[in-house]
Amino acid sequence: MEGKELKPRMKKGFWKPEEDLILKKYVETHGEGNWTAVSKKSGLMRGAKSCRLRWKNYLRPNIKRGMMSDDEKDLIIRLHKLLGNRWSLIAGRLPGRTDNEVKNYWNTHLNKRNSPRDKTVHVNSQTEKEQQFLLNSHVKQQDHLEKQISVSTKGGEIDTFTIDSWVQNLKNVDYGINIPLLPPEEEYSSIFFHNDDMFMPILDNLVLLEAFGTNGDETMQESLFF
DNA sequence: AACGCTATCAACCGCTCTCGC
DNA sequence: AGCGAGAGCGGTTGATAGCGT
Repeated sequence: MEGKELKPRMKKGFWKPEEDLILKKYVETHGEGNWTAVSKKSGLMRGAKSCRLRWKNYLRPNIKRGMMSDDEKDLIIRLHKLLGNRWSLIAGRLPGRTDNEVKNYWNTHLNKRNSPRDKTVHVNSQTEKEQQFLLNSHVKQQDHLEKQISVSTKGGEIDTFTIDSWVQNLKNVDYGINIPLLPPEEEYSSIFFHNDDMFMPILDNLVLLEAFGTNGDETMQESLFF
């Protein structure tokens, strides 16, 4: 007991607006990272982890709050099918959404739909389109590279790209699943694929490539089958 | 109005990973 | 190679709002 330095008791529970303000100002001044220092020097009686979490999930700029759009829901379902519970990876594909938010959303809204009983029904009732997707997922990536994508410009012309060039583009930019798919709005009025099912496995492969460092081995193929 | 139940989600906890020494 | 500190991740908890009875 004697001579032992007591650690200051850290505060827990919900953050107050004034605490948010202190943390926000501190990070804006000193930058992100070194959360131990933030915890000690900001004056907040909060642990480093707590500060990091609060900043990452609520205070950092460009955080999107509120309802998930249908596109976001679809993307979560799709990515979860590919990646499993790798929430940070999934959240990385949803601009402005955090891993915690995606995880919560999955557990409260989507997981119910995918409960074991529902899953059986889903598999048994696969539509032709879904089956085609699964089938395509097994085709080697290079088989797709010869296929073409058509994009209509605002001037009414139709541009055709090889998927190879699209994949190259996706590799060069830090591809988000829903953003680089679309060309710049000012250039194109609409986009359509000859067969978008055919295109999607490439996207899946890219996600898998990033997540697991591979995209075509048996392990990955198995993961596509629930 | 009061109570109990359920859904939601912010926050915590424990573990793993990464990096510097 | 081994160790420790800091950061990150995913699972879980708990407060509370909302709803039904």
